[in-house]
Amino acid sequence: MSLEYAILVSLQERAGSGYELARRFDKSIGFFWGASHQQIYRSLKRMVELGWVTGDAVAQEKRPDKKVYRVSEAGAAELARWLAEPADPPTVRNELSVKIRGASYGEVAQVLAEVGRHRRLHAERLAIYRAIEQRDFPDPTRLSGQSLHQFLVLRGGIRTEQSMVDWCDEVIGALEDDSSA
Amino acid sequence: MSLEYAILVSLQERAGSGYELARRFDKSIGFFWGASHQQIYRSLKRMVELGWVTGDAVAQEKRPDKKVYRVSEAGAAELARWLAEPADPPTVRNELSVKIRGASYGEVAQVLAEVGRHRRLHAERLAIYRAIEQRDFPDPTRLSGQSLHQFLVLRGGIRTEQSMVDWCDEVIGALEDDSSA
DNA sequence: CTACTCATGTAATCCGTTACATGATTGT
DNA sequence: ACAATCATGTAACGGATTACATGAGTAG
Repeated sequence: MSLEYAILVSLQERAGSGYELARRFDKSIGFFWGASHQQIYRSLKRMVELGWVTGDAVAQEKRPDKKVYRVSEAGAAELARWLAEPADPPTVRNELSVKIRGASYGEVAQVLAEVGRHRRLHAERLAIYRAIEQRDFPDPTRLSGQSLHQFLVLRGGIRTEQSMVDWCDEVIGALEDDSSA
Repeated sequence: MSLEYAILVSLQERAGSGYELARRFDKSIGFFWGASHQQIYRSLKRMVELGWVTGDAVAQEKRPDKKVYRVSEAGAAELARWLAEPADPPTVRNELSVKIRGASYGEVAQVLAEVGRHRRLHAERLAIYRAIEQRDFPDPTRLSGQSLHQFLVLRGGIRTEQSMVDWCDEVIGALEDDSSA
């Protein structure tokens, strides 16, 4: 049910169409809440039924019409209510850890290669986050309100990716030592 | 589909009943792959149909009978095949981040309290991991094979929880400063 | 002419969560 | 007496993923 609330937050920041929301979930919001366009269209439909958002058709030149969604008063109230609710900590489900734990039942070298691949993926993502940090928040001490909140979420992403890179390095080092011994 | 493979790994380490597996998914394996007893029973049923495991009824004194599951040759082969496959990096879905990003559309103080609660939860989990580390792996330099793999997964948990605690502290500090300003 | 972006959806399937259900034994 | 632990499941629902589907405009 949280996708609806992620959409409410995004639409409060700026009204937009389903397509535009899908783009935002490919970056920005999507860095901490992933969602496909199919999910987004379905959720928007439900949210219109619930009266949380309104969708106005907007004609465009040389482009298909789009429906621009806006948060209603009821939607804003619902978002405020949800923000005050406790969130359950996410269930941990780390496939790579399952593979490492089970490595001795297959080819350790292949699991090791996979850890290397994940290291690269996390390092890439970390580089993206660091670039955003430098571009959008050059002086973090002066931040307040919404931009501070955005910055703090980005900081979470940076910490998570950095810790993944460090862990992959530890795993790679230990497995290499072990296989050469 | 990964639950089946997590079960295969756990059953390779030690054969056991559905109930025993459910206990293991409350700790140990469960620290990086959560699963309820309902899911486990359903998966075991499917895995018997696929021929990946065999279930033998074992009579017990003063306790209900149980079915002890063991990985078959076909199951072992399937596990080895899966271990060589690439794993897609987990989809990020962090509800707390959504709340922080949206904090200004509700009561910031309540979101702040929730971050504090999460900080405590992560600190508790970190303490559990550190205790396991000290108890089971007092001399990590000597580890090899399966016990090394277990240790490395535990290290991932420690790094993840530590980074969450640090992030919560950063968020709490920044939000407190911002509200007092 | 090919591929990509803009724009919106439906349908099938799979996976996870919640609730319901039973029944014996052990400890307080 | 009551709660907890051992032991095993079914059923309903909801959310996510994957595949399918359409159609116009724009850049190479």
